[in-house]
Amino acid sequence: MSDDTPWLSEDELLAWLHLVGVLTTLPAAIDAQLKRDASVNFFEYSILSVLSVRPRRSMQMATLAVLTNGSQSRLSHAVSRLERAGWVDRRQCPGTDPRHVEAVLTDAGMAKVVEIAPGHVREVRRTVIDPLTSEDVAQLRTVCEKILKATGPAVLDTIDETRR
Amino acid sequence: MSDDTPWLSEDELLAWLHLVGVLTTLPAAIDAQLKRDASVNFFEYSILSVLSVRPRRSMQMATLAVLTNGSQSRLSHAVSRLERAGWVDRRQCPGTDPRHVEAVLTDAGMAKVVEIAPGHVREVRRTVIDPLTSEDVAQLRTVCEKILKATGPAVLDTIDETRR
DNA sequence: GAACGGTGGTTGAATGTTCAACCCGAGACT
DNA sequence: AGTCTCGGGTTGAACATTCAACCACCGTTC
Repeated sequence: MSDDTPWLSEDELLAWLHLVGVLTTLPAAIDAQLKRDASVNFFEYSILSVLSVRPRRSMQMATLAVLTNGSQSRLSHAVSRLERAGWVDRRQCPGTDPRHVEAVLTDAGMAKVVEIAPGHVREVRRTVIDPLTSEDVAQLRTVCEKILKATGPAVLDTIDETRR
Repeated sequence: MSDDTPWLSEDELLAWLHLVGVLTTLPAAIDAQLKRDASVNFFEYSILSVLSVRPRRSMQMATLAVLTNGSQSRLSHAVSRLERAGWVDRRQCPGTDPRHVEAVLTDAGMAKVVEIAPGHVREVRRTVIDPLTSEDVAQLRTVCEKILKATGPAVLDTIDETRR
């Protein structure tokens, strides 16, 4: 690999620095709201949220892992915590290999989601939607799409998969 | 607090999902490159990088903490690791309170930065600069600025502080 | 001078994530 | 049959971050 990589221009550097700022403060803000009001982090919330809109409120671990952008190990640990809290159960995937496991949202878990979703949406609005114009929102989406093509193309598939 | 918070529109949701994708995959990509090629994470790299462009290659802990978007505790732990690796030293801030401590980059630390910076820049280019047009880059900056005003206004000050 | 609050800084325990190893069971191939 | 590999899933240790407590020292106030 030849080392002809040029340093960033002034504009590029500025954009990068601002992006780094968002990368550090935005997840912190989202997590803080959830932790304060609901004692869960964003990853755990994602799990509950994804399960809540599923037909049987359940999903196989492996697919749930990619849907929430997490590793299997991370998911396994997180589900253990949610299980201990009584919000999800593990059960064997019906009609498949005995090794396939699915996580299923309990009634208490569903109630939890219903309870905390509005506060979360409010925080998302406050931090990213409200400060932006609708053109900004559209631009943000396309910019993120382009970045995702370089960092995690698989995420793009999962997004319009859930939207379908 | 009245619960009149509306759910996100289709466009807003799409933008948010894509942003979440970036929020999870981009730091992972940046960290992975640094970890693989240099055995440091992005936060540690930021410390080395900030120190390397300072007049005496040194900076007081408290100000270094805000410059790197981290808590004092996080910084203290990280500096301990970098110290153990021989890349930075702690020493008492000359000419001030005895409690003021400054971190100073060693020669080995400076050599390390020079060695690993190109690879890092290459990764930043690959993941965010190259996929975007120059208009995208400009737009990205302003969008991030608006978001930062809601999540961490202090970060905005520190950015144009370092650019001055 | 003694008590006070505030700031800079560190420490250790608790929490969450990563990493590598591991288990189990289903095919596939001999 | 037996062995092989592979994928889903879990586990525990290592690591990084957070959180709360703590120390040290300055400046103030009484």
